[in-house]
Amino acid sequence: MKKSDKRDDIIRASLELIVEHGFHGAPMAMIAEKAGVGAGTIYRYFENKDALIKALHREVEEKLIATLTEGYSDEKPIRERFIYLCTMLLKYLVSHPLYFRFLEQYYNSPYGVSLRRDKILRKSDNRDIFTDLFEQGIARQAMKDLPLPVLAALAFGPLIALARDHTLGLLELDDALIIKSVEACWDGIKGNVYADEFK
Amino acid sequence: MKKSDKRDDIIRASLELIVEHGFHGAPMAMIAEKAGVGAGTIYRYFENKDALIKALHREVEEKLIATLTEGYSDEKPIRERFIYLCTMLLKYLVSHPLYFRFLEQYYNSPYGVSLRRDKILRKSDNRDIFTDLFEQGIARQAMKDLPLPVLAALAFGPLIALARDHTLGLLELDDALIIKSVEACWDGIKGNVYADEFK
DNA sequence: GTTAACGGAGTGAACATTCATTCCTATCCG
DNA sequence: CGGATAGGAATGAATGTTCACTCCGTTAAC
Repeated sequence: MKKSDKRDDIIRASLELIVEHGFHGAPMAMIAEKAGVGAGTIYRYFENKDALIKALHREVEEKLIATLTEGYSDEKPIRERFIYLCTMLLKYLVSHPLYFRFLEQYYNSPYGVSLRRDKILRKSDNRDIFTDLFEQGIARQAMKDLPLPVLAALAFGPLIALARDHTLGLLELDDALIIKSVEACWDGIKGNVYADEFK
Repeated sequence: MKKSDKRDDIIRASLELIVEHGFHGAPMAMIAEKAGVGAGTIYRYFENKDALIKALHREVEEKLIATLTEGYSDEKPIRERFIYLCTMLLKYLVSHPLYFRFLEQYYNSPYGVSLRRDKILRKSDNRDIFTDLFEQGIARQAMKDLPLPVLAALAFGPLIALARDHTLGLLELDDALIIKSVEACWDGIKGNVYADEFK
């Protein structure tokens, strides 16, 4: 029974309640009850509700990034890398619906909007995997020569929409369908060339 | 000066406040002040806050659908119809950022989720333009043979993401870029055939 | 025995909604 | 035409509720 035991319980309870009822349908008293702790105890681990939600976001996002990074190699051809990342991402979102629903809510709230604004400002210093991939893709003419946000929209837009449909039960996404969908995304992004196997 | 003058003021004030501060940063008192009416007046036009928000959503969605329907002809080839609808949609979202931001918030809230669930249930009786287009597209082999929700995700996912990037200032979407983006969407959806001009 | 962790009733602020009252306008009467 | 009056529209102070957060008595740890 580590010190962080209760902390985890609180994080977990927040996640479940926020996913089910939204930020506003998850009062601190309810979180405390679900976590099996007193209302005051939450404030031993988190300064306030805001800090709790931000901590939850950080944990969820870290796990996601770790999953994508693991097993990724930037030695492979552009297409293969793209398919790999997108497939991993979609599979992860589909198999972790709680995380996915939470991230959706978070990004579509005042938290997420200010976070986006931050990202614009420190644009240059966060070199993430996808930025590199898109820039290389354009340089090698494997991808269309469009602004990075457009390529990102073409890649992630469909994946997010698919994950949403799946978690809401509108669509049964199995492995075969995931692959077909990701390949369709690639068709939208790839440049107009005869062969792209060695790009 | 019609009877609905104040009603419009209230709707407008709600829209602006909700877009700027979210559902929860828009208390009735603030809406009343912005609309230039007394707090109680709102309740002469709307039963409660919930009804107000639903009415706002209905108005916004009606305008959007009217825009898309206007000038659309289901006589034209599949590709042309697809490009037309997507271009109109994206242009509309870009030029009406308040409506767009509101719809985003609405769909990512408890309102939107229950609305989606409703849509699943009465699946069969809402024959909208896009459903018809996708079904014809598959039948004529102009589009990939994928489940309708997947085609919808491939088409709308990127458009929504682009509109969001634009309203947040991450990207300047001019007419040329809109067309390129919509054509890239089409590349993701179209079937693998030599010529699709006459489908 | 001392210190840190915990619990949950209590507190005050914020909020949606109500309702007694005022305001406005149109109709009618002299 | 001027003034009275009715009745719907509008108002905003008051109300009751919900909620994040605090405080202090109790419990567990060592």
